[in-house]
Amino acid sequence: MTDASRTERPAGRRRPRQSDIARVAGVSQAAVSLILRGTPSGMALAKETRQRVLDAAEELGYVPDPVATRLASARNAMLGLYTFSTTFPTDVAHSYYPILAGVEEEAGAQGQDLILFTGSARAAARADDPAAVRRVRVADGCLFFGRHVPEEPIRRLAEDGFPFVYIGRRDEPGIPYVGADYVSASADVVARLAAAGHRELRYLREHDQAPASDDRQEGVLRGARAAGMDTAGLVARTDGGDLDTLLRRWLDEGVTGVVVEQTDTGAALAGLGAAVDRAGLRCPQDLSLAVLGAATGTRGRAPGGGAAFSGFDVPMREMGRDAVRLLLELIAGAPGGATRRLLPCEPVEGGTVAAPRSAKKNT
Amino acid sequence: MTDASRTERPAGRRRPRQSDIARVAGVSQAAVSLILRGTPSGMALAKETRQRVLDAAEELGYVPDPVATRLASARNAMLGLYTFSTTFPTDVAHSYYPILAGVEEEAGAQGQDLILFTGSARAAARADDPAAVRRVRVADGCLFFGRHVPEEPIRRLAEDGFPFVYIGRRDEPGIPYVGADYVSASADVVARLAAAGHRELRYLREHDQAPASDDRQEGVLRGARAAGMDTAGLVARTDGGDLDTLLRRWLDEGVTGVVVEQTDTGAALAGLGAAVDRAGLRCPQDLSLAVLGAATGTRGRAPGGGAAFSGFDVPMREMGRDAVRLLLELIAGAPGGATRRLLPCEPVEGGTVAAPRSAKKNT
DNA sequence: CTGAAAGCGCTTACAG
DNA sequence: CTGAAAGCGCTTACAG
Repeated sequence: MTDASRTERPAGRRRPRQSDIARVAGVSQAAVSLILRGTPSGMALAKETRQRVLDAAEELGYVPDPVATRLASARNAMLGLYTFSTTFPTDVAHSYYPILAGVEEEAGAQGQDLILFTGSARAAARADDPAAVRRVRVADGCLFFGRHVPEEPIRRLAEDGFPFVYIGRRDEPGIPYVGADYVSASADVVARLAAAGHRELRYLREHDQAPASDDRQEGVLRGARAAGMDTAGLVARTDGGDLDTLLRRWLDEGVTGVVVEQTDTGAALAGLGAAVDRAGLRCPQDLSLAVLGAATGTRGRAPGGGAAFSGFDVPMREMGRDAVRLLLELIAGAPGGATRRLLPCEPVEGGTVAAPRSAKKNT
Repeated sequence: MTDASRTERPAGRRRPRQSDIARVAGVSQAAVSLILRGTPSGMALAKETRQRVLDAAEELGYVPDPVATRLASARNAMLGLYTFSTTFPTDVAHSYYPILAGVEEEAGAQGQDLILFTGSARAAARADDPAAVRRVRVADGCLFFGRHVPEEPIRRLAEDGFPFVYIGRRDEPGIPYVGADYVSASADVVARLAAAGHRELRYLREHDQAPASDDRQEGVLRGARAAGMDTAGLVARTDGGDLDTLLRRWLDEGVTGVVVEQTDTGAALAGLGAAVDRAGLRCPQDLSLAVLGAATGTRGRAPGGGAAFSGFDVPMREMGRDAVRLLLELIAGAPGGATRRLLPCEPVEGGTVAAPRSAKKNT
């Protein structure tokens, strides 16, 4: 490739590189590399020479090429963030925004730039295309997240020893992650409903499978058993038919409280909320409603009222921050603590849980 | 660096590369590249040879190294996004989120990855440090945004012919941008207030200077003049003293409608809203209120009621998308259209503007 | 203490 | 139609 063919740059001036600095400073290109990187050998050079190189670099506005840096097998101080869902959903309310915020914050604090791998190059739907995932290699390491994550392309990265961290718990053994302790938090929500006097509850979860949903369900079951409730028929999925019908049946069965999971799509909560509205019910007067996992700042309002949902918050921002820290430890080759971490969720009092009608007298 | 030191690969087997395929297939490494990339020259090779290479690649499980690929091509398919404000404010409501969303969306659609330059590496406060800005050169081009933008470091980039685009209108000649047409949109808001019967209006703007604020003010003045209103004393700034006092004075002066600008900080609107609340006023019954530039999805609720603000929406998402398109054209060296673009703002009916009390009879 | 050389894994003009 | 060579911009052993 001739130099001319590369110069498609509008104004024509190409980026300065080490050899340019070398020419100006009158040293070899390799010396420039040594000096700029501040290596021991670089520092050992004559002070006067070093200064000349440093000055030239400054004057030319030199910035190292991260791709070349990485190919030559060093670090480039870039962390990747790869999402298997829409990174920026149109509906702000149900986004991963807080996670991004946390990742960005910590990356900045650690002097790392962030590369957003925005799904697949051509089709967002093919974000799990192995070739698409491979792109993350330009970074020193990568963060992954999304409700559903393809295992194959990630396994390859793992085999190759490429450092990465999941945001969200994973089942696959050995894979580093920073997740939320949904089990404990969900059990706690049920315990609070039981303490308020509820004996007949139902749990509505999304119809698809994901670690985050499985954990919530386990927590709900655990909480119900701890409260001495019957767990048969406790769990329902959004695909269990018409939600209006379901809700009516529950009321007929004497249900006084419903627990629903809030995920990235928010489908379960939105569907149930609409059904509650259509039934003309108010929360918590007619029905107590608890939500598992709304994120701070993105929580919606309860149907038939303006109260904040009762439940717990997912520490998304903190998950993002901690994932960056863990990734950096992995890149450095020295994980300081556990490589699989579960962060506690903050209970939220909210205003959609109260004592059931029939139990209003006490508790 | 010895090969051994590179082999941190757990399983030990290093990734196959083109030269491995070449050896197996009995061709040159360059031929492998040609064939695998499916270039014209590659396709022109003997069918039999091509198949041998393809088979070998398949058998070895070859996947191209994206780092090397990018280094060898002129472009690295990375776009920068540099913010001179907090990229991810904690308060989601007043964030640039929709712009980010648009940028991410279009970048993904165009097969570009996004590098988030999170202010300065060490101190967010020094985001306007020239050295910090220089880092953007690692990308093929860069998007800039923020209410206040330092001119010096950018000028330097322009001199060097580095492709970049501002999100938001700029005064500096020649600088490419994608902004919003605040002038027209603001004039239109005043026109609507006038059409509703308002004759005595006030405009409250932020105290600091920025193109976005200047444009709104110009639009307001233009709209007022078009409606035959007196523009003396029309404009007030948030630093014009206590807002409660200001509001009381306005009411004494017979003001029936207030226009306020909504910027990233949201200070003017928040302050005025609070003052209106404290004065016990309801919108639009006691006072009409129009907001210049709330972004879709991040708009707040009017004081003394739950109505959405009347005014206009800033097409943030579309600005983000269009800025990416323009940047890509600049990088390719062939801007298809204007390099300075103003996008129209969508009028928002809202519920905070009504006929003034004294004019309730008609209009 | 300093410099020249090889190499990272690709792409692409260019010569047979 | 095919192959060998140079180059992308760095890092890092290695030889003077």
